[in-house]
Amino acid sequence: MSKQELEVIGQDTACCPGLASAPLDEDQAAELAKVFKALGDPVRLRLLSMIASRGEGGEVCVCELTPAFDLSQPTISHHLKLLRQAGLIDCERRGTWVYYWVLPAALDRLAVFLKAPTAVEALA
Amino acid sequence: MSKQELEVIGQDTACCPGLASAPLDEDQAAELAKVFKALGDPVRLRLLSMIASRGEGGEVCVCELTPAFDLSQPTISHHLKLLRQAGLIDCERRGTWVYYWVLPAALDRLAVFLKAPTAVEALA
DNA sequence: GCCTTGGATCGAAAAACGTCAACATAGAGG
DNA sequence: CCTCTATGTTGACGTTTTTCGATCCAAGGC
Repeated sequence: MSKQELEVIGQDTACCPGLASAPLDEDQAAELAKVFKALGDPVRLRLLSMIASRGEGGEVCVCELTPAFDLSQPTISHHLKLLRQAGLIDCERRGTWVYYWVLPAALDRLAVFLKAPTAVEALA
Repeated sequence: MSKQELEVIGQDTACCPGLASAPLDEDQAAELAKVFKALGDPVRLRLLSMIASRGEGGEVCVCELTPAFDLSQPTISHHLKLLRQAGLIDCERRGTWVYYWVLPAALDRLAVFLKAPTAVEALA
């Protein structure tokens, strides 16, 4: 349930040194766009933050996530799948329930990528 | 050309303390999703990195961006508009040409939001 | 005034996406 | 084995996104 998705962050953790360090080539852009696209939906962002709020090593059962939305269970399942395919979260079944947790390395990679090299916070 | 978009980052720079600090409410999620969605396209990521590569205060003429893609000029113009509406870039017309630059504060906001609070880099 | 050139805007077509109802699957407990 | 509950999967539908050609606007040069 968590094999092929993990490879995504495994092989590319160091692929993109930074947004501004050099123009991205097509492959880098396509790979990063997949992850940002996963973040580009309000439901998925809320799901991710609900899971991440459990802290390092924390887990959340799907049965806690689904009732927080006015959406059907299959829809939530679909969004969780997209987050997982993006390498942002992973999951494990334990008995009847499935638990999800965040993969912090994936988030860090994006944060490093976005961090402006010499940003002068003031907006002039 | 750059009024209403700037308000987006102006009023919410401090809205979202961090992904993991607390579950996002619907408004926060919707607002952030708009920005991440803008980053969720390979063409826009490449455009942004091409502009950002000019460094702090750097500008790029559209006439330098368009020929780098196998896409029509209206399509590039459309993507630049989405990046601008997301508050990530801004532009100004000077004479015949239009120049774009990055708004570093917007990128920093996302980076801060994504930075895991106590990430243990190792993926275990 | 009239061209020419750089960009934005306007439909329209195709593809991708979000959503649901229906169904399938995996364990738990009889 | 059968049933019940918790999730994932499938197929369809309406909406949004991406892309283009055609057109329009702004500025410069004649």
